[in-house]
Amino acid sequence: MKNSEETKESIHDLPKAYEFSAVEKKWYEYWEKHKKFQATMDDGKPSFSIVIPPPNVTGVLHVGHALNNTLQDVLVRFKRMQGYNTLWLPGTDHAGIATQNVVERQLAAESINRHDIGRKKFVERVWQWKEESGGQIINQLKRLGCSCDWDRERFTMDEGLSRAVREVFTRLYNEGLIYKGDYIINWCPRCHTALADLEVEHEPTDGKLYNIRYPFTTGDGYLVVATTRPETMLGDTAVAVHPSDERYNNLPEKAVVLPLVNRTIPIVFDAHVEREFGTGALKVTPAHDLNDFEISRRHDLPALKIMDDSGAMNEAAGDYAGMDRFACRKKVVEDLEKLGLLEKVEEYQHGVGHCYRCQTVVEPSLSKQWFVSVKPLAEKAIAAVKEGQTKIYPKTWENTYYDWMYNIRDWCISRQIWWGHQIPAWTCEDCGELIVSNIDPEECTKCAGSKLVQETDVLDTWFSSALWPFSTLGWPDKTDELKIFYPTSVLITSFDILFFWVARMMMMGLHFMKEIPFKDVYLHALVRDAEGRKMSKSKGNVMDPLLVMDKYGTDALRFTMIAFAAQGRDIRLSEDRIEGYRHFINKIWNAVRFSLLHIRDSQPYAIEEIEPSGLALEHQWILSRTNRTIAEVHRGLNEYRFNDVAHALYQFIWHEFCDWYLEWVKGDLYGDDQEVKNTGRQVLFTVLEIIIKLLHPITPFVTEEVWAALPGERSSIMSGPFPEEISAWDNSEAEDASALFMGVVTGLRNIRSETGIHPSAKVKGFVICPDQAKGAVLQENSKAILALTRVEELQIIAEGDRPKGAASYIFNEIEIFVPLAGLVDVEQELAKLERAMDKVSLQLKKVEGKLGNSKFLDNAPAEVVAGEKEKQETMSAKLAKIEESMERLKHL
RNA sequence: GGGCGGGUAGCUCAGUUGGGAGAGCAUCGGCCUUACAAGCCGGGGGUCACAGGUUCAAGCCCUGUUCCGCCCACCA
Repeated sequence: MKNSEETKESIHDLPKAYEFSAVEKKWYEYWEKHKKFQATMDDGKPSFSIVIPPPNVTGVLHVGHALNNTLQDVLVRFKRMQGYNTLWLPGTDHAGIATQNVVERQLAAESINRHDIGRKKFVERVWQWKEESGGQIINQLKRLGCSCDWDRERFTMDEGLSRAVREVFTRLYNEGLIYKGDYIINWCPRCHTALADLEVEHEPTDGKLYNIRYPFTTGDGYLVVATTRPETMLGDTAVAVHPSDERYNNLPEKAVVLPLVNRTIPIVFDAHVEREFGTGALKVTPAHDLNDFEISRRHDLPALKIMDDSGAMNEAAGDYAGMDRFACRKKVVEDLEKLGLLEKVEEYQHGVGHCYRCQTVVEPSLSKQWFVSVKPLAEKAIAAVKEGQTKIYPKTWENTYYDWMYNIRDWCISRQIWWGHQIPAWTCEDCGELIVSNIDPEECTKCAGSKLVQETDVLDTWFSSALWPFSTLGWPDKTDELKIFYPTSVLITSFDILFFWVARMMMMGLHFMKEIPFKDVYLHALVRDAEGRKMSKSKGNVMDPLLVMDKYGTDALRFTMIAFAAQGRDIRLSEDRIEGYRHFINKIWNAVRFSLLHIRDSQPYAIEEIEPSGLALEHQWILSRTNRTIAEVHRGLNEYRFNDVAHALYQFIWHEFCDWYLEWVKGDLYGDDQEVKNTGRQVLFTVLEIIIKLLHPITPFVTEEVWAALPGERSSIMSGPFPEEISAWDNSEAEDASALFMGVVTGLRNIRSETGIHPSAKVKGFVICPDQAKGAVLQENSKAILALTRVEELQIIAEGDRPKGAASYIFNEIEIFVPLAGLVDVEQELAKLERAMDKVSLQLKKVEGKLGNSKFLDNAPAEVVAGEKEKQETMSAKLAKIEESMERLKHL
């Protein structure tokens, strides 16, 4: 952007504290207006693409979204600045059941239900709701700073995606990979729909195990079966025992009478029965239990459905018809007891399936549904990860992925709701032919009849999500978008939808694109509350990211998220952590404010102009540290080690750049030497620009704001380039010399602090440094030492008499003194030295132990041995100095 | 029943091929030193869950124990 004079004027009076609110609004509007997020169709540049995990259209931004999208935005901004043709494709998911529930609640408020208005009107209502109130999360993502290409926003029910869904359905059907069949599925009596296995949550529940007597037809004797759901006995069509169970070798007869309904049912022998459980006799209810259903198929048993879609008993339940399933359970137990057929009731804890959308207890139920045979698709999805075409981070999730893929079962994709992609299958009323087609057929393909009735079921929402990486890029057309951006670079999502979404995208992508949908998958952790509990509305422990952004600013929230995003570990988030990082944002702000005082009249410098070799130590040091930070940021981002990036930046900016460099360089900037001053400005300016750029992906708002405040014509920081490593800046010698310098400064400060010398009191420093070269370094930087310690005068000698009556500090072989004119507290000094001595002698003992061990000398690598020897020397020197000091003190 | 992750400072957590235990916050002491009190300077604080083993050397590798959390699974 053009840096107008007006902007510059305001910079001169930057407020003391960073005021994020107006800044965030201003810059987001600017970015959007200038299309800074737009991907181009330029395939000459390397591309980088991410498809957003589409939030539910009913969704409201929660901290999980905040984490997920911050991670994506960091990578996207990083790659964009690096010059990639970057696409972050946004959108929302129609979220079948969830959205339907929302609108049904609306209707309920008007005392009507969806059946009152019919399917067509209902779906219209949902669309209307979507247009009016849906997708508010999109604006919330914008608040978060997400740099999505909003012109490409998609919705899983929009025209293009619906076309992709039909195409996929039709092709899979024609390939024999989609079929319709009678099978036990999970039925939610509240949502009135089938659910996939994955959509059922098993929760340990305290229940009862009822032992029920099933009399033999003769009336003489009985079998005892155990069940947790006695009401299902009304649908029993057999009792099963294990074929080699000796207890049942010599049964008087092969049938029993089902109590209450007095139906004679056979006893069958099936190896599935667990002999150790209960009495080893299993009641078989084919229509309401998966295992029983399978047994029934093996023994050709009939299936009897005894419940309706709402979980109430149907006519087949005889006298119990019309009762709710749980009321029926009670009644059945009572009646059995009256008949003396209830042998015993035990407390029993077992897993009970609940609907993942409404928590209603799910009923296994025999039903005609549509399924995908996923096994053949899974094979390719397994191979792609095995071969490393797609890499999963953290790697430990690969096992979970394989495990699920290997044991995958057919996917029930039909849902008996109204909101979603209606299954593109029609039945001819004339001849009964089933027609599956990607376009609405006009007549029967078999009899040319025109009375075609479409399936009423819709598809599982995850069916359309599974196509997301290619449907959003224009598939089934052969688009340039697909050519440029598919496969996408990385998928960033939470581990809890690894099966729901990631696995299915892998299968669909490989099947239809013949190529993986993404090269990397980064699975991040869950955000929990400060006590480690999952955040949920019912617990009342949810943190609203929007309120957090209002209070602390978006950048603070983002930085916090990144700082805690360690691989493979959940994040415990609390407000004070975010507050802590707000301080960091403010620190950046003030570092820039200070720098601007000195560089605002300067011309910008090209980084290449910096030639470190002739520069003063502070510059060589900060350039070296800067370069190491650049390297660390690159490494962290490329390896998805986000927390490393945040910590490297935090450490470097606060403790190296601000605490040391800015204080150190003040001597140059406030001095009279014009050349020194200019060099100081140049290096300061250069490093500052790099810091702001390195931070930009994580904290986009504050960085754009201060970037614009820097002198010179400059476009948005988003345009990059991102800092690349400059190895010529690496300088271990300068880092060593700085460590020496800092050690002496710390020593002098320590003395002042420990002896209670007031900061403004004038004192002299005295340093004995036996090593000539080190002494020279200290001498060269003595002015800075004075400035940083507020010591008035500093004497550095190689050898000589120690001052009498001085407080001391020993830093390796260097002795530091502050003469106290007889005011030295001998006791206190001795105590301090003793503490130091304890520490050093302990370390020395360890080192000497190693060096005295011939096995260590023989086996350890030479550089390790050399390192230990060097340590030994420094430590013994230090120890000797400490002992001497103590002696002197005692004789004072 | 399988599988995975975790136990490191008061709290929350880093610690990437084994080689002198770290950060943030909190705490204690001193400072309004002209970028920042949302700040500066200094200090204290850990048998790295427990027990064995491998190794010259273990927070890190191996075995076992224990506690916590999560995921998967068709013993009713």
